[in-house]
Amino acid sequence: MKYSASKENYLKAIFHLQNEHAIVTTNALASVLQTKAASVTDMLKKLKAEKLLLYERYKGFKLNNDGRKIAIQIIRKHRLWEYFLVEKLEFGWDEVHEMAEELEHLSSKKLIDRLDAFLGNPQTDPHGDPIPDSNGKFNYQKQVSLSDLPLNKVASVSAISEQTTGMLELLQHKNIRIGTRLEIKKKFPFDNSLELKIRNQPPVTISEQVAKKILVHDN
Amino acid sequence: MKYSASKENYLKAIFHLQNEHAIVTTNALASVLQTKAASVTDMLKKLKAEKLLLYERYKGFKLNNDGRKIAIQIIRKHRLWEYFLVEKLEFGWDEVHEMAEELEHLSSKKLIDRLDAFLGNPQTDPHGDPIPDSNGKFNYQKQVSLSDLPLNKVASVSAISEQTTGMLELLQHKNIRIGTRLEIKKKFPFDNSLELKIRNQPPVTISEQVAKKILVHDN
DNA sequence: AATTAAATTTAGGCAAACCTAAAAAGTATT
DNA sequence: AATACTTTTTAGGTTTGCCTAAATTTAATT
Ligand SMILES: [Mn+2]
Ligand SMILES: [Mn+2]
Ligand SMILES: [Mn+2]
Ligand SMILES: [Mn+2]
Repeated sequence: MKYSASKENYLKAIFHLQNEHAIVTTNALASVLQTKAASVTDMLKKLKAEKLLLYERYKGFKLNNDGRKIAIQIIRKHRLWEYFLVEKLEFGWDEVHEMAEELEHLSSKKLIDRLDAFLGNPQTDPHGDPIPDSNGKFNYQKQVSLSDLPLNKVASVSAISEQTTGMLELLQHKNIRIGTRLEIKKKFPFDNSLELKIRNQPPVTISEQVAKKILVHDN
Repeated sequence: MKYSASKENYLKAIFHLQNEHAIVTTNALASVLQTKAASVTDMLKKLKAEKLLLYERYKGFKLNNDGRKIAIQIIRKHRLWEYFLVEKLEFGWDEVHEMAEELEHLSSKKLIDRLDAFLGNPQTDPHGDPIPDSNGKFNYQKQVSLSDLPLNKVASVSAISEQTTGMLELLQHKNIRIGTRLEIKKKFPFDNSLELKIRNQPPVTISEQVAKKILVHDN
């Protein structure tokens, strides 16, 4: 089965929305897809007819198993291509989303599996989001905000929850990226700023605002 | 300017056709694009309206300068992606065309220029066809059939004019690929078979049929 | 419970890219 | 030059994915 880029975008958007609220609404979907509610209703009928979606008019909707499977494969493609763009073509993480939005619709399954191998089967994309394997399995790991990490406990950066160019610039300057292992050496109650230690580097200080946006897992 | 994948395919096909016959016909184009003449006429009107095509009804058509520029950029993308697929993802040259047919429609110019750099600015694709640079300049080199190469003259394989899986298999077995430097050591008039010498390898024999399909440039 | 407001769906249209069948133009043949 | 054949174009449809405006259903307020 091959689906249009438009349908794939709908499936992916529904998947993301229903991970937040078990039932998805027409307006919410229209808003993320930057389209109109009437267009969404049109597509919902088609997706239901293709048995990818559970949908009763006026009652909200969610993906069924088949729809979820397809959504996950698109997310896999999106994130692998983002990884490629950052790691191989040296783009910044703030530049890759739009390109991946196109690349995720390439139809060859073999291409994406080869790409995965070429990249060394990465587990997370440049934004720290997990990359599902070719069977659709995610490798979730519990994330904590850096501002909640206890003193002197080593953790590794798993994601940045605000992916703006400004944030990227700040983190690049302080040598913090996905995978960086660090620990908190001091907490200043006055402004909740933190002093961090990264292996082989002088200590760096970050503000509370920044610390809140850095997610880590402590393993 | 951003053009639909369909329009890009038309432009590219016209470009290739007009390199053979100065004027292109509706039926010829319909045939390479696997569509119907009526559909071609529809699109010709649109391309003319967008000032990419010189076209008078019933009189044939050809690309103008703008149309040619776009076609060349699509060919550049096609061939760079083919190179990527073969050199980095280890596909065979007989497997990559369909995938490149999709990849060539990605819209980011920056992506393709970064890809070009990542690949080391290759001059030819896996089929030996020249890759235009980002300004649209081709680096043509005169090609001769291996069956017309004189004895003991070193030449390098520049293209294979029959790109079937069978041919690929044969050439792989004999260690002949694009870029291979070789010379003819013996010609057997009986069946026009050739004995070739490749550096650091024992001599190999190929048939006339194969020799005719191997193109070389002698420099 | 009735009224009002918000969310959703339906009705009717439009553009892109196809199609088939019929008409028109150009080319060959007698 | 008239006729026949081939090529190309036009006419009229279809599907996909989108739109606006109007109707309908559901939810919130009085
Ligand atoms: Mn997309
Ligand atoms: Mn991402
Ligand atoms: Mn194509
Ligand atoms: Mn090629």
